[in-house]
Amino acid sequence: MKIGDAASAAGLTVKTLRYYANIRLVTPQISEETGYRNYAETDVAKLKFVGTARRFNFSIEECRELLGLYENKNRPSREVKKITLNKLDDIDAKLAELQELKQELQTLANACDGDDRPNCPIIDGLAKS
Amino acid sequence: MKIGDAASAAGLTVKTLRYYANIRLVTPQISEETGYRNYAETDVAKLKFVGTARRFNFSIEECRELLGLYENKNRPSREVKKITLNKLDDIDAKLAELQELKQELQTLANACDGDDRPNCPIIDGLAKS
DNA sequence: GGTAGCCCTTCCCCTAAGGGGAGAGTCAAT
DNA sequence: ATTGACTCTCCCCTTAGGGGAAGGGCTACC
Repeated sequence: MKIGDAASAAGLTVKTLRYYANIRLVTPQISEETGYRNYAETDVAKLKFVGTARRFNFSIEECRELLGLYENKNRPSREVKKITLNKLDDIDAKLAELQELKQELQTLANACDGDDRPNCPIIDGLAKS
Repeated sequence: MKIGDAASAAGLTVKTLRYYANIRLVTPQISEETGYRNYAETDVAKLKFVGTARRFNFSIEECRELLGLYENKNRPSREVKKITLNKLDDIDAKLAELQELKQELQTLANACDGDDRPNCPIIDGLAKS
């Protein structure tokens, strides 16, 4: 399968597939004569796997690790779960940070009339040292 | 005030101040003889303002806009509030995305025993096309 | 047989917001 | 005069690809 078809099948872009090939994440065969990348069905499956993992906010390096576990039929599920729980911790940390941010920003916004007058508690809040 | 002192006073790094000077966000005077940047008190106030805005997740370009409003004593507070409400929308969108992500990932993690055996619903979930 | 229109390749620059470090100049104190 | 701390500019690095140029290949159609 050529790169365009593989990209469509995996729901990714051609650029992304080339990038993954360059960083040796998903490595198709290369045609000797044309230099075209040739994607097997197993490659497409890996691409879909990586695509899903990326959508779950896993980094490329985490995807590389997960892909290793995906291919290793003897992996202990403990390892997969550990990576997943770490990612959940990341998400929780981000959520907490954003929620606090929202809270403070909301307080500032609520105090601001948002009319034609220059008096602005938001500016004052940002300027307050 | 030299850059190191200004950075300490503003709670930012020297690198950051140089960067802000380069992109003309906060522009100190430049000494003719030495080429050293010279930060006035008003510059330090702007740096603190930007630092706070950055901590509120405002982008550099949004900071540039807010700084313009900060310096314009005739601004309508409406403009400031608009930017702030947009940022709140951004934060809400991010929160919703992360919460959904967390939900799905949590479901996968809960289904995984996380022991020595290879059976792993997380891997299966990521591989499921 | 030519050619038009896609598809493929590599190569290079771009993103946001700086961080790290090299090499060279400057300042204050000893 | 020298040492150490500070400053300067310049360049490469980060994530995960996107945009586009220049060049080669494939099939369809005339």
